[in-house]
Amino acid sequence: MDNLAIARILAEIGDLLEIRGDNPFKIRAYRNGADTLADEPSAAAAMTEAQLQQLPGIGRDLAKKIREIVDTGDTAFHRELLEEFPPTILDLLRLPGLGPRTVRQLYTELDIRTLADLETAARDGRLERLRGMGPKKRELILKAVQTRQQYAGRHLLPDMHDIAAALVAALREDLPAADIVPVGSLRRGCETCGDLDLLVSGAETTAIDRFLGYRLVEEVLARGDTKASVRLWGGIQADLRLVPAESRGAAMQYFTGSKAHNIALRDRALQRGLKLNEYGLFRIEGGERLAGATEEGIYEALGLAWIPPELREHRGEIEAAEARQLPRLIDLADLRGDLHSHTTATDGRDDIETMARAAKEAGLRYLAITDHSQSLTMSNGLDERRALEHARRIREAGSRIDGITLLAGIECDIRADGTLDLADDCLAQLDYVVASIHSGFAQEAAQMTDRLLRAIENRWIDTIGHPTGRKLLKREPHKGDMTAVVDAAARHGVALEINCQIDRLDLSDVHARLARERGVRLIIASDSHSQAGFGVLRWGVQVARRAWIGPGDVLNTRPPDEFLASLRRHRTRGGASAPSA
DNA sequence: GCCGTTTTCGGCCCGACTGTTTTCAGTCG
Repeated sequence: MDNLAIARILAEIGDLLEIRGDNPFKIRAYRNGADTLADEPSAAAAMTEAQLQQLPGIGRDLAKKIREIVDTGDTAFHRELLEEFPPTILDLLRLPGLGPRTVRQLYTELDIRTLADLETAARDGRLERLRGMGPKKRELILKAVQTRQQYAGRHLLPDMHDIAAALVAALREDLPAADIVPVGSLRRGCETCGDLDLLVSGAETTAIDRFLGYRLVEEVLARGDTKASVRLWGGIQADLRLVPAESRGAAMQYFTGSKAHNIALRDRALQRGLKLNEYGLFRIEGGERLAGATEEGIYEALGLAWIPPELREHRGEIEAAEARQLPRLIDLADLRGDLHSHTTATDGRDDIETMARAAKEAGLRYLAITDHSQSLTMSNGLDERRALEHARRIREAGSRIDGITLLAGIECDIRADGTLDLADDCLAQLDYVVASIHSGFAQEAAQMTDRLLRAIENRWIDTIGHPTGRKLLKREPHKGDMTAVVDAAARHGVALEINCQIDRLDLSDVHARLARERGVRLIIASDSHSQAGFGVLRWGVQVARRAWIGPGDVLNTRPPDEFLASLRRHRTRGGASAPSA
């Protein structure tokens, strides 16, 4: 049982307790526990109760319940709650505008258990007989049910970024004097975002009207003097907050979040007799205002270095900021090479030379061409003979083009049993090998782990590509034990890839941070299939920043010669040594 | 349910908006 599965049960207990109307702090305790587990890279299943209690927000009771869940698949407390409430009412809780109180009321007074029940009750007029329920609320609920599928879910970070950029540009045209910044999960660089938060300062309240008048606004959900919400074309909700210029920093801090980071920051303020809100930092006694115009001022007044938004997840950043030991995070400009790309030899759209020139244009000094191996028949994967012939052409093209070093590589398939798709003597003749899984994602954990470990043991592998195989919003990561994979990669000097494809971003921030902490070298690679494909590198850099990664942790920040020398195949034979400096 | 050199008991973040009210509860971020 993996951490995410355990976390889901704890979170569901939290939701059910909320519907029941239980102690809100108990509810938060379950949610904190769930968050902790979801963020924890080591397997909770392998921990003792004492070890579990070392994790933040997990005490004696939760540790006991987690052990029970690991050992039996569930906990008696969770089953007890499910007897009290049907699990389908949790679907109701996820509807916008419906909270725990209303859901409980719907269930106890009208026996509404499912979305279908709710829709029926809304249509036949029973809903309006409830206290606090009028025609507007009825319409809201009906609409929420109907648009559930259409607008379900979250959006990929790059999609959200583009939408935000267009909206900000339009607003800037209307409000030249105003300061407009995206905040929220977008500013923190989260891999997916639920909605779009914009902060405007130094503008009149007419800014709200400009926002509501944006050409892509499909529906106004709420409007006030300082806050408005709309649904944009395509179903994305956008929220705008208007604050006075002197509160800009406090508001940026507040609306950037994360919630956990903000709670910790407020707690820190309280310990110092201060109150932090979106308008500033104030003394509780007397109300004197200490900071608010800039984020730096807020953090400084709390005894902290300014914390980059990507780190604000309450994962140790406050302690690091206090000790003035925040890492220097990697930037896109630090990348000097790209190590994963495809050409027309397999499923790419452009030839070797076009890709090379585009990479150079993108500011890169080296590029590995890594087309697919034979198992990927639908992508016209290369067998040994074609792979070597392709390598010859890559080297020939490299000799013709100035200003960029081409590496003859391959993306070699890892077969179901962990063997590689091409013979060792073929891989040995290439400059760079990234090994990836493209099929058999549903394998059980043990088999998947063995498969990856076996691939890592092959001495001609330089890197594992998109290590968890996830597709954001589509496919869950495979069940393999990533801690074991990370440790094996560290042992054997194999690099792990942060694949920059926008629906992969694989490794995730959590796993990338684990890899870094265990001394694994990382590669940030585009996996581009066309000359336009190098633009995605910025998203992999974003993941790396969220993983506390600096330029020194990433192999392809090194100049070409140094990079090549650092590859496992060029280091001392015998493999299992620690990475050389 | 968690947590702790101000506490092992008594705290636990806080403000805006909506819809239904006639002073506020519920939801959201």
